[in-house]
Amino acid sequence: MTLYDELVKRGLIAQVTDEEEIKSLINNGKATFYIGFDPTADSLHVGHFMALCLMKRLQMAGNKPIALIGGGTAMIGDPSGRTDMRQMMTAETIAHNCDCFKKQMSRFIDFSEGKALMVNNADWLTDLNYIDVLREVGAHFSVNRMLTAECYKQRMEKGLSFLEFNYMIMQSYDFYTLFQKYGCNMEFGGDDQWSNMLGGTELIRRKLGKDAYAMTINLLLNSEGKKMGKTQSGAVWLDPEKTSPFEFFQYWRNVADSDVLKFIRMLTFLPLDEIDAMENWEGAQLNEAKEILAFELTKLVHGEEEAAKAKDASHALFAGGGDLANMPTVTLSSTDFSDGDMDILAVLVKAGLCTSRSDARRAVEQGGVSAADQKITDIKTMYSADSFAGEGMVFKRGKKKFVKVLFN
RNA sequence: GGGCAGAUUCCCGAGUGGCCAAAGGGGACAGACUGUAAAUCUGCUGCAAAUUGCUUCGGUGGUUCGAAUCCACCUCUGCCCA
Repeated sequence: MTLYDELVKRGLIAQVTDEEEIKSLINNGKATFYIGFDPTADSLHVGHFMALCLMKRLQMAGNKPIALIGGGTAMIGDPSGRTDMRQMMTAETIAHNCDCFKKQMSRFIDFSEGKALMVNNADWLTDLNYIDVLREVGAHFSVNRMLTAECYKQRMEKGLSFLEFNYMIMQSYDFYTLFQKYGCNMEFGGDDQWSNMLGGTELIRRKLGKDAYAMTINLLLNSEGKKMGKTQSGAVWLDPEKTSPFEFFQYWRNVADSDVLKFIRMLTFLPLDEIDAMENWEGAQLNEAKEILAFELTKLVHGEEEAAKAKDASHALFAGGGDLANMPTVTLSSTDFSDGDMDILAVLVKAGLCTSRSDARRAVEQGGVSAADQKITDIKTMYSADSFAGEGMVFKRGKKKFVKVLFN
């Protein structure tokens, strides 16, 4: 099976500019392609992960990836898929985020011996001269056309600043620059980037009279059409400091039935025939597929060892048996206790299971809290430091949130 | 620059002097049912020393016994005109 066919089968491809041309380029390892990542946070998240996987797939087929970090474009803020303006970020924050991105990406993509490149568009965007850009680039863009682009349409009601309006032009300029500098002939991105990417191919055609191609990846949506990778506490990060391997594992372990196969196809590197065999799984067996999904992804992001630990902890908590050692843990110190005691509400807040004492009180009153497998019903339940000595005590809020509390 | 409309809790959105921690919906959280799924039903959703107290309705001042609600100024947003 060709690479292109595989991408189609996995449900990754959303739109392409020229199917035949793109097929022949990527199937034969002739593509030099780029994907842009705007450093809007200090860690990559699940959305980026898809793009990284795609890069890897293409790289394995001999194509050359360019990871473009949007240190320059982040100064503007992409209005695509947003209903309101992005918070402006300081240059320092952006620079810091760029560094974090670089580190994380190196784990996925092989940058050795020029097999892949990493560039930062701040290198060419920040020194642009306004008048020059307007004359050389701006002349090739029709405002009328831009306004009909989907990404701007959405914003026509809520308002769109001139700053953000220029994002498409900057992204187009990136592609134009990479095309000239590195012979980059293809751009990949999320499907919400389609119009921005077309801007690039058109700019290249108009300025240089040459063809360049664009392909978008389906956004990772669940069966309800919502973007994946968001939880109540924010995004699901790839940085283990921000989202522990256990949490990461659990996130995928808990996806809806209707989404499992789709995600396995899109995100894992399991062979397609193996995935097809799971197609008819139902009930308990489908439940196993979730574990496969969770394990494979955790392995890709955090390594096999961490994945195994997460799986172990998961078994220990939900199925009995397994090793409790790897579950989320919070360690208390003597300053957390007053008169040697601590009430249940304080413990829950300290453990991060509840956001405030009021929240903790509600959780207990509704019967949602247990400690060491005993349901807690009294909000005045007290614990002494000794309770957490040695093996500690496992607190549970709801069905899925566990924290082991230790005392040091 | 001129005119009009608007800013309410996580989101949408009611509330136009006391009965307002603020209707309704969504989401989130918890309980029941389950398979760590979905659907459904129930509860719950500012904070706290919790039948009470404290802080909140874009900001700052003011009127009033009492302000999300009235007045003044300011900030921001949308629409129309230029």
